[in-house]
Amino acid sequence: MSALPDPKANQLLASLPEPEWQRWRAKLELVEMPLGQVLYEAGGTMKHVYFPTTAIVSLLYVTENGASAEIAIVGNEGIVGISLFMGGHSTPSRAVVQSAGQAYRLKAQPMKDEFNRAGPVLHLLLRYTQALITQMAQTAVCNRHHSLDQQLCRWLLLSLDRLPALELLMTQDLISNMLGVRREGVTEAAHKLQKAGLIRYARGRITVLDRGGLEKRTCECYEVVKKEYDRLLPAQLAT
Amino acid sequence: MSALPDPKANQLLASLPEPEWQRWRAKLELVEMPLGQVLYEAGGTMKHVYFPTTAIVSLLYVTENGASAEIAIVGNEGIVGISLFMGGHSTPSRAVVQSAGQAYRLKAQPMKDEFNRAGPVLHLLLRYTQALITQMAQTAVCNRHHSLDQQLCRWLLLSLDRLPALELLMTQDLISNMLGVRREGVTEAAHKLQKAGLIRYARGRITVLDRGGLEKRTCECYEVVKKEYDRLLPAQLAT
DNA sequence: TGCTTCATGTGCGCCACCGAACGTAAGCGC
DNA sequence: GCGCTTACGTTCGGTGGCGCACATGAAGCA
Repeated sequence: MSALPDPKANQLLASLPEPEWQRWRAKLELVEMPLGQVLYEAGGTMKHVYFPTTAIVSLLYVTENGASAEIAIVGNEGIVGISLFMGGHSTPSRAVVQSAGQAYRLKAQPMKDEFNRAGPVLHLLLRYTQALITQMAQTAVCNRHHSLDQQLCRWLLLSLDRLPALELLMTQDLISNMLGVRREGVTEAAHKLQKAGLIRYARGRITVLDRGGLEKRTCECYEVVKKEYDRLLPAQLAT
Repeated sequence: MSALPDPKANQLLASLPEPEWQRWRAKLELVEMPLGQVLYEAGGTMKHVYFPTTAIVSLLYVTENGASAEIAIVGNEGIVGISLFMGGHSTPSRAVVQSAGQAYRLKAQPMKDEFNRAGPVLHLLLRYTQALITQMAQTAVCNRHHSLDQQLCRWLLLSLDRLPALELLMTQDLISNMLGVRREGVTEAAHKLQKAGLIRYARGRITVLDRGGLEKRTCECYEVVKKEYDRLLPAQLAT
């Protein structure tokens, strides 16, 4: 976890052209993000934007009666806090650390200033935003049409893509909150995957044994989203 | 339907500052949009962006097995084709005319040029985009947690807000495609609403009798989205 | 070691929605 | 008026996920 804290482990930061990178590097601040930390509440103002390197953040909506649903996942490929530069300064969603790790953050005003230079930064961030929109839309479709089993696979794969290893530290209860289903439902679905030899499960630690198997079992949603990310945010540098 | 075709019936166009408006007006082209017309296919390139005045457009995703789900509704408050200026030039979604009417359109290149001036147009369009994002996210939550009855109410209200009258020309089959449910389910839900005296239904024509009743019956999703639109896009001029 | 807490497994009744099949009646073309 | 298409109504068995209650077993802590 104490990997060399290079901001360029975040792909957006890594994609910055040299001049912007030189301006930014001094303003970036490394932060540790423990599991469960709330980066911002629904409707709250945001003081920073976050560029995860090893952490994963979930954007989720909470309904009046307490039920929740994850709208999108953000990892080292993205940025948390798009509504800052989109102009709304807040959203009805909540941002929660789903997998502990590090991130770099930037204060709100510098972020807006950089965005408003209307150069490559603006276009990079807007392309990322479009990718995020695709993920949200696909989540809506997936919620409507696909089985819990498939959704769990999709979710595991999306998380896996944002982590260095094939291991997730994550209780079933937490996953159920993300997917917006019962904990027991996750237990059952996870059990099936374990029986099929795709994962191993033990008290909050999921080890993926057969990634290809998960991909076969999931719905199309995973691939649609992944392709759109690849199309909109071509890899600039290796991780 | 042959109301005076004033571009400013579209709220985004109406919000343009005078100088931009003077530049734009000559480039806007009035188009009739019949029910069912596909403005762009999933993954297809877009030649125009559309500013509906009396028409309503649905953004929907179609899954591999033919099932569909509406992600968002765009009417005279918005613009169809955000991915043009977001930088992706296409999306995995499809845009279909859900309620026939008129729209003004602008060619792709002029739209990009205006956006890249990085003035008030850019910020206006980004604020709209954020509102659209909220609608998508809330749709995802609604798909997960709320009953068909509630979703139908939400959908009717969202459509109603984008129409001049209290009448919708819309078959149950079409609605079921939008909501991503069975046609029979819509029949049943609509029947309940009719029994409750909220709507009247007759062969593709829905008359809303009690708008307040619909608002009471729907889930919170409707109001969350509406408030966010009002917050991000304050009414500039009366319709 | 014994106690507590937390993560996971399991069983049961329930209900909304699904899939399919079929009936009915309104509108339209001729 | 006749027949066709279209839109809506209804039924029925099946099932995925819900809500609840409770059992088990692993970690942690004293």
